[in-house]
Amino acid sequence: MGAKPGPNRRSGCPVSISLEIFGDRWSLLIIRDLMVRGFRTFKEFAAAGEGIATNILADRLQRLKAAGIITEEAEKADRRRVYYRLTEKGIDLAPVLLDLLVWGSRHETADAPCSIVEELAANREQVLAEVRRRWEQRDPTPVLPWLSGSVDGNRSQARKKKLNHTRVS
Amino acid sequence: MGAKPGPNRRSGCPVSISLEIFGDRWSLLIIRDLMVRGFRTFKEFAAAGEGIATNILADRLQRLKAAGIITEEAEKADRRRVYYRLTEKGIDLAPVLLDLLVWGSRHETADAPCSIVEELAANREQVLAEVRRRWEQRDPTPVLPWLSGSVDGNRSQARKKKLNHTRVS
DNA sequence: ACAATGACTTGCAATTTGCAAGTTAGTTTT
DNA sequence: AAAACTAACTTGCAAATTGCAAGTCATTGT
Repeated sequence: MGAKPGPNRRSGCPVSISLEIFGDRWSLLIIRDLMVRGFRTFKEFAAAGEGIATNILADRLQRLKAAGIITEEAEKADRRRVYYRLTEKGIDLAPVLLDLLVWGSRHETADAPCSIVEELAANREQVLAEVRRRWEQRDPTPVLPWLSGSVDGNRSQARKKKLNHTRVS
Repeated sequence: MGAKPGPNRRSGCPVSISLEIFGDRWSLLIIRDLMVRGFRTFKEFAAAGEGIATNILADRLQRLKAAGIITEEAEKADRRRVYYRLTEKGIDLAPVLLDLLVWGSRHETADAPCSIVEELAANREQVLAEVRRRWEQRDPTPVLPWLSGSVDGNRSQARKKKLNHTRVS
């Protein structure tokens, strides 16, 4: 038989396993914020705009840490503060996020400019490489300014153009 | 402001919107079964191996229909029977599923042979084209035999190899 | 010392989920 | 044509999860 559910798993299908780990309304948003919005602290996530409850946030951070998707490290300067960061396992979710972005943009009324999302889709590999590069270099600059609720909607164009056309390797 | 939540939406981010539609433990599994296992009826989903409760299944089918991701059509021969089918909006989720498959296979202990998943990942565009072709032609042959719990585990190899190397366009 | 801050807990009420056990409408069997 | 079957759902709860609001608790700034 192809399906030997591991311990506590409903099936051995990788898709099912993935969904058991982050198949909910919040986990991937936290990962998105870590990946492309440069968020690192509890407070930033809590105030991220979608309005996650703090108990749910705390729970999700624990789960993601337990799953090896994020790590936490205390800051020296202010030891109250915990910095969350994606692991490599976490940054490997970039393709999933990109696909969700593209699908949502194509099929739902979202406020991300379609033309720009299509450009990201067309340059998939470069975009993913750039996201990974930022992760490796701990570059916290938001990748997709229009994903941030607090960004001025007008001149984000410049940065994106740059992203798509730099380092085409 | 970049974030104008539409009616009843927590934010305008396409990722968030996507997750509000199918961000749960079951929706994408149903879509997977429609897409690659050739499932079409309520009963097949209910007995799919992961063990979804029938009330949840009924709920998810309604939601997916309401979201325009699946349609249902009654069969003429047996009008009790409802055939579910992905819409184009639904088949457009293929990239997401493929990414989940690849991520789960790489980072978790799943029972899908890694080598084969890596081959799928390497031939991403062809695989997606093949999945779409099957959808267009209503070809119900399971694409990924080892995803089906009820398949004999030994000779599924043949069909997969064929998939990866046919119609390289 | 005292107020402020960051990262969580805790207490509940309100949903949502998971079984198990119906229902209903078409279909086959006798 | 009545009885038995079957596909696709409902319904009834108990149990788990979620969403708010309101605490803790260990630093830090003043």
